[in-house]
Amino acid sequence: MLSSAEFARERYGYQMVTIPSRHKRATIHDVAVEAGVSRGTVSRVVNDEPYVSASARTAIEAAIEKVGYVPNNAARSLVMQRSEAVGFIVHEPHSLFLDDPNIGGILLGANTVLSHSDYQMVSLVIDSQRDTDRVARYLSGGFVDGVIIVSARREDPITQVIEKLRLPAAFVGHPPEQSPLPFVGIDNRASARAITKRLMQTGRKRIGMVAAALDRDSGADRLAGFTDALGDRFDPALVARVPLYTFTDGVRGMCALLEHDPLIDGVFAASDAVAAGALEALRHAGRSVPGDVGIVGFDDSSWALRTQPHLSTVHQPAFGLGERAAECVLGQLRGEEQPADGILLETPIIWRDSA
Amino acid sequence: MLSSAEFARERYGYQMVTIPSRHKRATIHDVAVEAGVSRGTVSRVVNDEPYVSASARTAIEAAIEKVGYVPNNAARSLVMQRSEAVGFIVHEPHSLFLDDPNIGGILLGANTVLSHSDYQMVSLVIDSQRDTDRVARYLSGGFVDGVIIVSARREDPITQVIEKLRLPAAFVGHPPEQSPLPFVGIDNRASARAITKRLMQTGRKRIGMVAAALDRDSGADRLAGFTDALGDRFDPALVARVPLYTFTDGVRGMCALLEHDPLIDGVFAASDAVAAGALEALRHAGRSVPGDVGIVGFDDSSWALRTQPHLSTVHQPAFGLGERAAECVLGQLRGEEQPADGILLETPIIWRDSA
DNA sequence: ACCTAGTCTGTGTACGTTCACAGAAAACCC
DNA sequence: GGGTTTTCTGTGAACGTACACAGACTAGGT
Repeated sequence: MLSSAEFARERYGYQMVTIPSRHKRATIHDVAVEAGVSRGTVSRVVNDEPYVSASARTAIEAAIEKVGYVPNNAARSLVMQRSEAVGFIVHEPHSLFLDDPNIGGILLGANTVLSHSDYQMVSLVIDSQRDTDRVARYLSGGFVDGVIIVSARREDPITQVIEKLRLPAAFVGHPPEQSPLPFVGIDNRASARAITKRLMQTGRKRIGMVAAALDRDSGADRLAGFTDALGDRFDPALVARVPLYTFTDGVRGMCALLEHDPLIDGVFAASDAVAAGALEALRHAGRSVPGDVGIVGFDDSSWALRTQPHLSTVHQPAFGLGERAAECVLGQLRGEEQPADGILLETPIIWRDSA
Repeated sequence: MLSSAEFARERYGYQMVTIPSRHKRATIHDVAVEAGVSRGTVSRVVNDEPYVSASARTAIEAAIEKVGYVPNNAARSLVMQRSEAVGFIVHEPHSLFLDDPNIGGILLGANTVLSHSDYQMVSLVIDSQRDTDRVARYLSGGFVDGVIIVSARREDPITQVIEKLRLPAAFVGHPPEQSPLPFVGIDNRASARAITKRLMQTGRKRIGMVAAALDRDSGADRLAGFTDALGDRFDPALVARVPLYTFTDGVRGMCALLEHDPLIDGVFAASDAVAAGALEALRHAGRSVPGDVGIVGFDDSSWALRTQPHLSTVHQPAFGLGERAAECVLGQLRGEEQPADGILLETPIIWRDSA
């Protein structure tokens, strides 16, 4: 079959120009002419303002329908100095982005709130230095009125751009240190302490932890909470440190713990994915769960119900975090005062079968 | 600790105005004045055009640095009639969005290609009628130069808007029928046929399928491929139909199959999540895999390595689909001719332990 | 008939850029 | 030195909208 360009050459003997003929869009002026009124009146109808006669209104509405008019956002945001859009910045390498059980929920929560206020969410994934520059330009360019940031890095150039522009923002998780920007998060330390205590109540004697992502606040706080809970009974040798919140690192961490102390009977895994990996390692080593070893996770993600047995874990309110972050940004946009010290959401402990 | 508003009241005795003082941004004109040249020359430097003297260039660069100038994208896209952004539309209910193993990969693939060409990706999640209207307005408003659409619906108003605006677009999966728009996808039918044949080669006698999402092309095609492969041996009674590509529906579908024919020894599950559910049901029924029953999935998602045993499955090149879709849109933006009949990507069969 | 208040409409300007054009200055060639 | 080309710079117009302002028309009261 011929492509349309080839067809045109065969049939009409000329080279078809393939520049996409971007439909020339109707402007407010076209509507005005069609309806026999002025730009101002059309503008009033479009923006639902008073002081328009019934006859003009109907004529304009008909004209809008006829010429297929849609307001040009670029022009509007140029003159209004705002874009009705909020950026959602995810600063994760691609592999983590796919695995992270929370980002999707946060994104949807934020999107729900924003779209309810007729704001558009623009999501920006940063994976390289090049991305950082591009996103920084994008933010500076006035395409968004505010920003929600997931998992910011320390000394993040993006954060600096935001502060410089005084762009309304909200962090999910902890903001970079000394940043005056508001955040929404959970108390990782208290949550880790609570679930570790609950695990201790099941009568376990030798409790260890697979600690992950210690270079982040969340990872470090979960380890701190674990340490808090054990108090005198804390044994640094029973902590396996792995770099990421992943299944594979869970397997590795659990293997290390078993090797160091085969009698271990309780494990706090830094995330559900880590816990799932730990379960795999235990199954391999022939230990039963929760019979021989009790294990608890963190996140209450989709992992928790996919494992056998189902995981006891800390519920992380991802959707709620997204909602609150969006509300925080919208509040700033409306000029409301925001709590400077951040918002912490509840993290109920979900007790299932793994401990 | 006092909030900044309270601090101001205490310290200076007045009520602080909390309207966020959006930093007045420097314009091209400010730079021109600072550097002692005209707007035009500054514009030439910013856009890297020739015919600028060395002295003017250095003066302007210093001025840009000094006043902190960043071009205003709204003004730029107004005059240039383009935004350097491409929309990524996901038309799924929230619950599916979180579970779908492919969307994340498609998104990252598209983002990689787009950002490499200095395009911005704007992702738009549609979950309700209200969202549809908002996104339609957004597209019409000229905020994006092109669109990538994942899982469009038939008679989709979004699709109609795109055709009306002649917006360069690419579908991932099948576009709505009779749509002239290009698409990138896989051959679900051929892939299903291939893996079913492979399953038959393992010597299974009674092969069934847990078919899901038959209201979509992908679901219907996978069932058709299964039917193709079995030929005369196809038994309609050995097909369990479930609504969604989910773990839970996999459990249900497998239970139905077992109830209908306890001697079943081979199963093609419409997706890996469905296969994982089927494994759960089989474990519950006391059947071993692959001993008693061989089972294969579809997608090669993260599920495939989380199950015990690991799944034999069809690899779906999610990242590649996203890349190709983005290339297709960028090609149209450059005015290149695109293949009208769509692009199908390879789907290698990954043979592991479940069959 | 006059004034006033309320309702409605059109016009000019601004938003911050790019681009075409015109002109100035420099460089080059006979 | 005069012409031609090349390099460089400034200016005015446009992009499509919102908003302030001025003016016209209507209605109601004296």
